[in-house]
Amino acid sequence: MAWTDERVEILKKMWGEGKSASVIAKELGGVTRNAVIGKVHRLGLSNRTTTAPASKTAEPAPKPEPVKAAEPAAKKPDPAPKPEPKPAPAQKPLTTEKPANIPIPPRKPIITAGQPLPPQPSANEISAEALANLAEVEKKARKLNLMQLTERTCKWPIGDPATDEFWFCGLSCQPGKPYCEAHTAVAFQPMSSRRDRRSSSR
DNA sequence: CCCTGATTCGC
DNA sequence: GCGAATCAGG
Repeated sequence: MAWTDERVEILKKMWGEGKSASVIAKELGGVTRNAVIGKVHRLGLSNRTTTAPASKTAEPAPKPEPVKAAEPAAKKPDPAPKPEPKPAPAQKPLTTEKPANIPIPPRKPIITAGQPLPPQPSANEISAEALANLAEVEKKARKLNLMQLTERTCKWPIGDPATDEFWFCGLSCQPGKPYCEAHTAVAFQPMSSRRDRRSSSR
């Protein structure tokens, strides 16, 4: 893949939006995050980093980049419309307030996952063992919010999205699977209860 | 361990 | 110019 004008535009746009290199790489396709980062640097788009005080070899007097960028210091009327595909309907009227926890920031989540989320295991017919196991798994849940999910974290929702008591399992899952082992097991129930067991293999 | 960006260096 | 390998921080 070559860095066509279009692709560079996308890169600039997404990088400007704070998207991570890996996300951008996935969006563009055909390139790795390294390629993206490399290009970003070549373009001189070195942004503020999430994790890198730019030390490394320690340069006391590097290049005083005359970067003239409009920082968030200026007040923006924010005329930029954000066509958010997430209408986010009835949010949280919350009867109980929890000022010490805000799992759902007003920011736009940069989730890359496209997997459909399953319904909560409630009215489903799941084996007792599986349910018991689920309870255990939920105890071990990493309680990640939407933004913390990656392709290797279980995206099984836990709790009520309309309250603060909501998070995602977040345990590690196998590549290609949207959930951890336990949740994969209950997410993809074939259609069999435990009865009517045809002894096919003994 | 997972993630992140930064840098180097052979191509 | 490109990006894999490597580095370094969280």
